[in-house]
Amino acid sequence: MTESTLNQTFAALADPTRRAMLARLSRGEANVSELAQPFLHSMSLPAITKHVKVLERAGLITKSKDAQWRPCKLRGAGLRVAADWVEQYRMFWEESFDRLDAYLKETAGKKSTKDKADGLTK
Amino acid sequence: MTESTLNQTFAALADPTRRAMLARLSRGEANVSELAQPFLHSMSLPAITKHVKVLERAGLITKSKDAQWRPCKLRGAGLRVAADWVEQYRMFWEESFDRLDAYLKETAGKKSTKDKADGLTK
DNA sequence: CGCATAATAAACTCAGTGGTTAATTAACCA
DNA sequence: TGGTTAATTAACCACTGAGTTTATTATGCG
Repeated sequence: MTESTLNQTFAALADPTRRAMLARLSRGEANVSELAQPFLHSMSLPAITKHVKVLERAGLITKSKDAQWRPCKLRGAGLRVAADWVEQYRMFWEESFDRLDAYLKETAGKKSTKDKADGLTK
Repeated sequence: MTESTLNQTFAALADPTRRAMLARLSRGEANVSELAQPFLHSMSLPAITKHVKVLERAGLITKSKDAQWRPCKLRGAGLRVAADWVEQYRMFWEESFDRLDAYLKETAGKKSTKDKADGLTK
């Protein structure tokens, strides 16, 4: 996983409009105007187009063609990028220090490529 | 979990310098100049101060006082905010549709408050 | 064809972010 | 007290991001 992918992924997730779009897409495919519908009272369609493009470039959704429509689909692999990164830190929110100790033992020897990606050491 | 917390959290994570700082802090406490050390060849100390402040405001680290030093510590609860949000989408990267089906059954009845936070429906 | 709908493109504004340098605060120590 | 180290503040600049309005492309349909 490359640094700039993480940059784009997290930046994409930092906007509430885009998170809402992902939430909408978690209930199934939707084309751009369907994604836009909840927001048209507060922003224009071109603004929506831009948000969609950000999500697409971050790999969080895919967009296809159906006549004049552009059905969008959630892309699990994109979200996994964020999940995998943050998962490295799980031990820091497993509250008890006993459990933290247990965690360290539990995960010993599970080190893999992703551990090197952002310089994190367990 | 409020929307603006998620905004700040993900925005903070979108910068590689800040992620590297978190990685450093995962190996233990460090004061600002220690956090700065790997970056002083490419940016100034005030720039570091700003990054630290972003992490602090996002709740990803805490900063305390020790004479003229400002030891910083990773704050698990902050990272958990991101983890919990993205975890809602786990089913979308569990590749097989059989497993997805299994996942839906497995997590039935586990619905809690956080499910409402960002409008996501399972 | 002519028109309506879906979506994008272009050009622009404005605010916020990430960086700079220079100055300042705060604490320790000889 | 005066000097050194740690860190922050202030003022500034360039760039990007999120939004706008207007214009354009592409498709389906009567």
